Amino acid sequence: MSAKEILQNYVAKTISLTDEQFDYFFSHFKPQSFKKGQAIITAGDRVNCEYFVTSGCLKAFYINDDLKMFILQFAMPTWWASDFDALYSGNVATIGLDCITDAEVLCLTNADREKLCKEIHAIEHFFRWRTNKGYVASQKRLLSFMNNDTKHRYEELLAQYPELYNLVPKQLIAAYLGVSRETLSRLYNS
Amino acid sequence: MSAKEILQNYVAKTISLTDEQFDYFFSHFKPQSFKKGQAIITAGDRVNCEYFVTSGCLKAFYINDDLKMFILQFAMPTWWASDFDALYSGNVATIGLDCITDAEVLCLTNADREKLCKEIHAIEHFFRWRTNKGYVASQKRLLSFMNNDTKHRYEELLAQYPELYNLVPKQLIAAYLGVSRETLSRLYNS
DNA sequence: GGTTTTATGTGATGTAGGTCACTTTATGAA
DNA sequence: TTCATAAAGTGACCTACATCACATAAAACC
Repeated sequence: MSAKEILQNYVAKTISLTDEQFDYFFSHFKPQSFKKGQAIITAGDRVNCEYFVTSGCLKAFYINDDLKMFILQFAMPTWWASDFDALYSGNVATIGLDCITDAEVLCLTNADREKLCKEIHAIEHFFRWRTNKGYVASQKRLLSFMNNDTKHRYEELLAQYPELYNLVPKQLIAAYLGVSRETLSRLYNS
Repeated sequence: MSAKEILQNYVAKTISLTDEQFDYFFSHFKPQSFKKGQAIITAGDRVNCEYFVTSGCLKAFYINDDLKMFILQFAMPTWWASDFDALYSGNVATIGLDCITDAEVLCLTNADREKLCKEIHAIEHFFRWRTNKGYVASQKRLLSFMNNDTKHRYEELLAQYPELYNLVPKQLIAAYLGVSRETLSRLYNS
């Protein structure tokens, strides 16, 4: 399936666009390819775009003063990723976005998203629902963090994304769960 | 300031509506008053509304199998609260919403929100931005959870909402921070 | 005001997970 | 195939926080 078709299928789950409307919508996206390990957003950068993943796997992460990394999101195909705080507010990035594998994305600028939202009411609706879903998911993760122990959250993650198990280093899974790699290692070797 | 004015000021920060448009928008909100301790949403209920707080303070919370409470949000004036997952998906509530103090809210049904979003493009824009802000705030809280220790998060919370210190029992602050009340007590008595 | 809840403080003790140090195993590039 | 680098496993030890138990204080209610 082409990047265009992946996006079209994804959009069709929320709104109905004519082919002409979708073509117009799609014309604002810029396809980009990245190699494993490449950075898409680096902390300190200005952020102009959000990225729709069509293949591969990204990580959105924060690095604290002690150089410890925390992963906010693994972005798989049909996921959106960016430093949304920086993107919306115009501040420089505090979140990095890197490729865990070779990856292809569709890049949409903030200005184009706002233009599209203004021009086509259905597209504003689409982006509202996308963020709604993200918000609910984020709340759920927060709750899981407060409520569940590491083992539980680890199993939860793998149940939701079994492919991560072979795809990403265990270190990164630990950084997503918010524990040290040693703790995660001990968790499933006992 | 009346509830209507509070909402109008809040909306005006994101979009411009004519007085007629705002009156129409406002006509869909139902003012409700609650007493301290009253429940607005109880886990297991169907959820039809979201609530815009105009006075008082609410808590949105989850109670786990061990009857331990976790607070997702303290909702102060101009904050929106509900079980958004239940509201959007039609599932029954897993989140409760209670009044910490006497409170007044404006109640908007899911159906009316969607109707308003469809009828008036600017209103869809407004709700998109509201959720954007919520999403970014939720991500930040998640990061703070992973990155910072309890003391840091406690000071962060009080810096952001100093009024909480005298307004809500320390137990609830502990439930927001995700620690036991004993730990919180020891934290600021040393 | 007096009585019953509810909230808070504090000691003793247990435990999950962190950190450091080192070893072992993969992965990748020349 | 070999060497270099990154990832993963593991022991020893430490710390933040949980839990339980009980004491005290503050609200709330008749």
